[in-house]
Amino acid sequence: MKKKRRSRLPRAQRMQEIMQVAAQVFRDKGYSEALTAQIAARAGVVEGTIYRYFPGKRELLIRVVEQWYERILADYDQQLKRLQGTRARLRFMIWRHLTVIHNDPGMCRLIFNQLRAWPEYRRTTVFDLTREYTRRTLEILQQAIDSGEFRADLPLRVVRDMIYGGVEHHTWVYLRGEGDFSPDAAADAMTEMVYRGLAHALPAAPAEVALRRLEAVASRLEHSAGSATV
Amino acid sequence: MKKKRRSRLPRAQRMQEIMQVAAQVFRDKGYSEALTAQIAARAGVVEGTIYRYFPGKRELLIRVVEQWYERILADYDQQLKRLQGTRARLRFMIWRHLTVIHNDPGMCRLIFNQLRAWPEYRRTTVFDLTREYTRRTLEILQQAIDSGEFRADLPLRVVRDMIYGGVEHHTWVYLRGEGDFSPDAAADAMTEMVYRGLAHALPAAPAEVALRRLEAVASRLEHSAGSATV
DNA sequence: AACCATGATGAGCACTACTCACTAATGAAG
DNA sequence: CTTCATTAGTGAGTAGTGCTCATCATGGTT
Repeated sequence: MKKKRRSRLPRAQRMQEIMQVAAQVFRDKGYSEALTAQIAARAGVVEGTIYRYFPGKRELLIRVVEQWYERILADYDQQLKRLQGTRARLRFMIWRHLTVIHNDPGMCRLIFNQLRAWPEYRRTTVFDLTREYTRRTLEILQQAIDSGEFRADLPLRVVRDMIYGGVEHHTWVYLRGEGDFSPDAAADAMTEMVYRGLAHALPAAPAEVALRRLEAVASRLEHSAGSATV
Repeated sequence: MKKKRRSRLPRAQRMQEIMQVAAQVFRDKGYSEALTAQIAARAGVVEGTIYRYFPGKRELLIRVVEQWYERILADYDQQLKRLQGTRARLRFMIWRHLTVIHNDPGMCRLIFNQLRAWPEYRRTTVFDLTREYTRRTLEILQQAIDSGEFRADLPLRVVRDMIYGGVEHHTWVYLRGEGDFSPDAAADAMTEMVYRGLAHALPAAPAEVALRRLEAVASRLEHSAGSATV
């Protein structure tokens, strides 16, 4: 005698429950192996119910990823603001990305393999937020150039691509569940690589370069003094 | 009265025809949008015929990509052997990868988004060949280290990841059909970046040492100021 | 207690990869 | 040339999956 309990939840709550279950099923099975029937079953509803809240399976994944991503990036800015100096800030951006992947490979796999390949990707907040944060990396590099710490003869876009692409490439084996990696070690190496690639070359130290760097030092000292008094 | 002409081709030839058609349909539509029915229709056979030659749609894509990839890499070695010097050889590896993507974005999208995410990927010759050629890049780097041209204090794997990951990241917008890129310009920038990142630093001039110490002083002040305010 | 907006249902549809019993083209043997 | 075995090719049909929609019933409101 299987009497179905039909609990009637408020819209937002039911939506949340479905998304939470969906997130886990997507993580475990991957997008195409995750069945709407299974998501529905685990959420304690019938398949049709899902479609009352989401236009389709794709949109469901998008919403799930968006929510996850927003949470991930919540305290990003505060942590970054606390850090001083190009090297520390750069390393943080790299290390953070590596760590996110290390902590939730299932979700990252969904983003890398599915979401990013879809045409809807561009109108996703994941797209916007990603742009925002890669732009932040570009800013760090640009500031280092402005202060004379970095040379300006390499296109920063390419440097950014080597950073983010390098991170992903480095984590692939792990993402396929066939190995591990150290976010710390990788972050150190990549930061060092970028730093050396962009720092001013040593051989010729013309007066102009020396002056620029002296000015940068002076500016930093002024800044330090200012923040110290405040 | 449409009497179907049933031409009976030798196994190898029919297989080739199907693969050729499949390659184009996959390129145009992407994996999941490409229908076996459409591939069959364009190849002038019936759907069931495809399954006489391939175990399934996935395996069909795998075979298609394998054949394409083998052709792509055919003259790789000869071109590389002709080049002398770390910089030229390194640039060639990068430039070549960029150019392959630029020339056949549809096929590369299939590899990046589909094939590489499947569990079968490891038993693919695409996997083996890719390993082989990224290993070749590592060899170039290692040789430069052995000859004293490069320093040995960075993990080469990470450098390789920044190269190949950087290439892919750089070509994304293009792969989504929303822009273009220059293989030459990107190859130049990336080569330069790697070169600077790994080349030995020249002995520092006295002025340089003085600047370094000034910068260190600034850094210390910043730190004490920062910890004071916090 | 009556009402009704709306959360939830579940049978069924459309589509697609894949199967299999069967058909006939081809080339060799008699 | 005829016969026959081999096997390329067929196409109707199946299973599984995302998705729809007419209908039910629940829980807050009046």
